[in-house]
Amino acid sequence: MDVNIDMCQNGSMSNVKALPLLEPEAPEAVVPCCPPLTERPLTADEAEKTARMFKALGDPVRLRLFSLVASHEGGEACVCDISDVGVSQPTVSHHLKKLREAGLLTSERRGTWVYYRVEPSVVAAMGQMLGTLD
Amino acid sequence: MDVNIDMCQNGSMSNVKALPLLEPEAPEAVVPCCPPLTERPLTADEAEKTARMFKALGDPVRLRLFSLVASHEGGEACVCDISDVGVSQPTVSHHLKKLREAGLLTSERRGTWVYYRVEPSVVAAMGQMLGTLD
DNA sequence: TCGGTGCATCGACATTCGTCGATACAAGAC
DNA sequence: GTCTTGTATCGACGAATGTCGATGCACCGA
Repeated sequence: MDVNIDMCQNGSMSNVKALPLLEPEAPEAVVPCCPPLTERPLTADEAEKTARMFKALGDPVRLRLFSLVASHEGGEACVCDISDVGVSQPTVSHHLKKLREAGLLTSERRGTWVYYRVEPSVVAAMGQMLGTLD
Repeated sequence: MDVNIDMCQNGSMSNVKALPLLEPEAPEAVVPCCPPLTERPLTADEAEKTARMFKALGDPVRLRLFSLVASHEGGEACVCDISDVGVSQPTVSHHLKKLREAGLLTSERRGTWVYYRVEPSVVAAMGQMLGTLD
């Protein structure tokens, strides 16, 4: 089970080159998806894509991890800063991977530590579907 | 409105008697939940509650059903109007129940048919959690 | 009263998911 | 080099989830 690469908007320019290790596959770019949910019914394809983003926030541990990153000073957080959510370290890592694969977080290794930050455009897209951001 | 919705995690089964009609749980209790995800880390309890709403939209079929109701003329839709999403009738019913339990939809029987409509405050609350990211 | 239609529930099944300990890998300190 | 710390992956397990056909209940028309 892997993520398939979706080209679109993978910031070809300002993107920091990741070190050779992490991020073997690009977190798919999910941004340009769908209109507000009230505008028209979603197609099956649109629903499939979008559901992945909502599902990523549909777990309590992931939601806490996400809000820990989102609310962390500087807009980013080292894993060590946020790993106290009551589950084991492998589980934290697993959930962070899910959030990355859904496009909600990005990660970058700097020295010993790995820093996560929110991908604002994806979150904005979700908000827009719910109708509050227009 | 007096019933509460607060079925926490254990109530997957018989928290509701099959009474003469639908609408076992009241909408309305999920609203005053949480601040924007960027404001501060969610507590475990907040995350538990909120994750249920996101999880409800985390399935492609449910997302389509939701958008079918949300975009339907008049703000509501009979089940018969939206049940063509490629799964069986019991499955549609099951998903609509999940959306009801999450507080995202309400239902009302009128004669032969059952009508679903979006609970706007709950959806607004979700949007608000995502909305102020920048 | 009876038959038909719309929707919900039940019971069963396969698949996915969340979790863990064990282990592997990366980087820095020594 | 070796040791230690931070993070990811692996393999396994039980629990939850999505799906279906069969069935039950509510309503309405004849």
